[in-house]
Amino acid sequence: MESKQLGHVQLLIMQVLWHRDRATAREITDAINGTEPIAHSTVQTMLRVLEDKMAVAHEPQGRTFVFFPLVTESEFRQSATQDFVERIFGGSASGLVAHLLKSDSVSSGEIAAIRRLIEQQAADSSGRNKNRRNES
Amino acid sequence: MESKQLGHVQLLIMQVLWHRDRATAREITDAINGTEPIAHSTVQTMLRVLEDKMAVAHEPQGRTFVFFPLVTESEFRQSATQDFVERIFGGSASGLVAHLLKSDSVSSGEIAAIRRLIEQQAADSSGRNKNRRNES
DNA sequence: TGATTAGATTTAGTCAGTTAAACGACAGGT
DNA sequence: ACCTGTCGTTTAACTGACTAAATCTAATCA
Repeated sequence: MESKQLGHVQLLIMQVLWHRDRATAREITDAINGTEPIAHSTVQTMLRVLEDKMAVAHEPQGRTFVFFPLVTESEFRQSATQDFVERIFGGSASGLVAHLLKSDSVSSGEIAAIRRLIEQQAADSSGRNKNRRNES
Repeated sequence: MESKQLGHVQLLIMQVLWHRDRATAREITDAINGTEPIAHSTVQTMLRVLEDKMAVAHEPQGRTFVFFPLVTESEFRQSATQDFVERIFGGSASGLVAHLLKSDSVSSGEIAAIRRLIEQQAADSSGRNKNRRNES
């Protein structure tokens, strides 16, 4: 279960696909070129690599290919986060959060948002034996 | 500010150094070999690379070198976390925490620990209005 | 039809990380 | 003085992530 990791360009491609659900190589290239320069052939090469990794697949549409993700962003974040916590914080998720809270590079707004999340979570778990109600 | 990122072996080496403060190449090799096989010369090569990156430095001691870290674990975690949040969660630290809280792979014990951290933080910041207070 | 265009594929080269053998220097023991 | 083990250095090879030109292929246009 190794090498699930994506390189920079690979991640950019996946992000475009997650955002649009499906896209041609050309559309992906154009989308990326909106923020940073990349050659079309590079994108195509990386799409092939991503296909080998089973992160995306393609389907002919007219005379071109349409690519779509095989992995959801949430799934990817899941394994990327697990990897990261394992590597950098020895598996301690709370160690990571402690670091975030101490960190000057996390804005006070973000910290407030984090606190809200925790309170939310606390509220949820107090009434968790029943099936949970969602109020938007 | 270029590639501050460390490879797998590089990280193992740094972890040994953070743990012991100073160590010879041989000691590092032995420490790593406690958990996974690595050739001594590989460690030496990586130490050279880490030295180029200014992550470690060495000092002659007797007729061998003693290596020591130039970067603290905390500093490293700082930049690694910042990078990670930027790449995977689009810069949103709260997005990361939200993910951790939802994640099945984080134990309830860890989640409780995280909640405790937040409460702690809240207590801290109530007595901290000297530096700056947030708008909440 | 022949030229242009646009997509897909092949090929090739860089760079970082890793791996480790080979090599040279030198202290300590015999 | 010589052998040997340990040390650091040099060199080489291999992989994965990129990068992109060159090339092939099929459709479209003048």
